[in-house]
Amino acid sequence: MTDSRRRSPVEVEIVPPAACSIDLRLEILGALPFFATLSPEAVAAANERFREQGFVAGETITYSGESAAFLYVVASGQVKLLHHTHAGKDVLLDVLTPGEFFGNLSAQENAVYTETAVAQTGVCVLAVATQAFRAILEQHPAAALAVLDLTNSRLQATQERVRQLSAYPVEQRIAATLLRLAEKLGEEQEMGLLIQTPLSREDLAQMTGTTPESTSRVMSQMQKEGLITSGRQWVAITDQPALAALAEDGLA
Amino acid sequence: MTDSRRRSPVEVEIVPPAACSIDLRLEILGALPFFATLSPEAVAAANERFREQGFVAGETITYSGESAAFLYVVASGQVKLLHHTHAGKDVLLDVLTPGEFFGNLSAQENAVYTETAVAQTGVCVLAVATQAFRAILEQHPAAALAVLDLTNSRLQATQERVRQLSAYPVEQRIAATLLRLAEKLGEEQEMGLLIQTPLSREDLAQMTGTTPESTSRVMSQMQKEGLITSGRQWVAITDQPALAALAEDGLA
DNA sequence: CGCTACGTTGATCGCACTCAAGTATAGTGG
DNA sequence: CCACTATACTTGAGTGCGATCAACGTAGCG
Repeated sequence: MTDSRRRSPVEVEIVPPAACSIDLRLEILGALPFFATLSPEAVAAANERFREQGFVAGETITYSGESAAFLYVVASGQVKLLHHTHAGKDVLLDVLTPGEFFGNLSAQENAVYTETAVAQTGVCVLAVATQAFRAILEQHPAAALAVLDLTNSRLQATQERVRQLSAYPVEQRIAATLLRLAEKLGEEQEMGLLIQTPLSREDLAQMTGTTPESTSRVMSQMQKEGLITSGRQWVAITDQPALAALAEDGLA
Repeated sequence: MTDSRRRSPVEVEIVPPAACSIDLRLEILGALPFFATLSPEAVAAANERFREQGFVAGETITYSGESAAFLYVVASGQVKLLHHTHAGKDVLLDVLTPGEFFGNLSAQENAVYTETAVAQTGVCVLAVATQAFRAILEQHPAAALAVLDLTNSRLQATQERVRQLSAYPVEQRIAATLLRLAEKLGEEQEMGLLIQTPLSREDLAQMTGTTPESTSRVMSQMQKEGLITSGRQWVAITDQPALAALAEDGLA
């Protein structure tokens, strides 16, 4: 329709499973936020307990409800976490970037995965048995506290989302969601702050608790007002302050 | 209107702040889920770092946004956690019972409380400086893992709530909320499974992301169908299986 | 016994969902 | 390189769930 809808500026990472391998493992593990305090030897020891796995875009890594014995750490690429509902309406919980983890963390016996994890791009993950991971944390209390902090901040983010869903209309929720994604996946470009991941209207709808149609309407309006630029599977924020004002106060 | 609306069967605990004291502290701390693995000496040592505080019903314990240096453990009574929103619509996050904690857990410097905590009944809480608590966890990795598990299961509960808000209509959300509360605060009585806490239509509305009026309509309907019995500030579940079916499948 | 806050019920309105038709984009194969 | 197809996106019209506004009952408390 307009010149703003050029080709998708999102670079879809092509990470062949082969590239997901041995060389980078120590580097990745050592750089993990929760292993930052470990000595090189401890990292090397922990490394023994992890094994790498590659997935191409679209592949499912864990199915919610399945028996859960592993914890996964994203090494490269992006992973989408989602819930299925009875009504067929999926809910997208989060998009994880390298260094974040998912899977089962709890010690209880018959644990199942509480969410489905899907490779959003080609990804490499490091898997570790839950028990082994807990053993590592038990030996390295600082790491345990770091994991606790991460879980705690995820809890707060999720509570913020409950607040949004409970009290704010669709427009504000979408504005807030775009800002949150930009914070995590944003990349400065001439066109604005591009959200570096393939992101459909349906994905956004599933993140904000609405429908693709409503999402489209709201985003068309935002585009008219010069807040964003978007196309098929991509969004860029062109006026971040105004979008933030919209998210908080509902002022257009 | 009907005979089902007799006097409130909820016993409002009268816990005078004076009763919130020294004798019970060791007992309470030792029984905490996350201190269960500690030796008696370790519990005694930890005890030194806590101090007790009493609040009468309605008093605010922490204000969201305030500078946060403490973590609180509920010793007796109930504490309501809530968020304020710009629009004045409050969101009720949870009702805590003895053994649960709230306040600040993170180490970051300029931390603020992310939620407001209000005494729902008379309560006694044990307060500990965040730093001191973290030091205890660092010395007792098993306790750190236990706290991690608690936080993790709260995260999962909150994610479930996001799913509910995103995908289900008001009636099902209220059904699910009542069941969740009953699981935590339920008490068998002749009239049914009574939710042992003062619980207004507005409280329920704030938990389910709706209005007191809608809550009232839905609950009237449930009462007609024999699923619940309720009155001013109290609710009892009379047909749990049917209510569960309603929550999950939307079938009345 | 009257006051206050909670709860119920009714009428109306509007946001967002649904259903549906049409348009643009990106990848595919000739 | 270009037609072709699949999929994403847009836009419109109609509907309905739940919010809002308002009035009236009712329980509990002083």
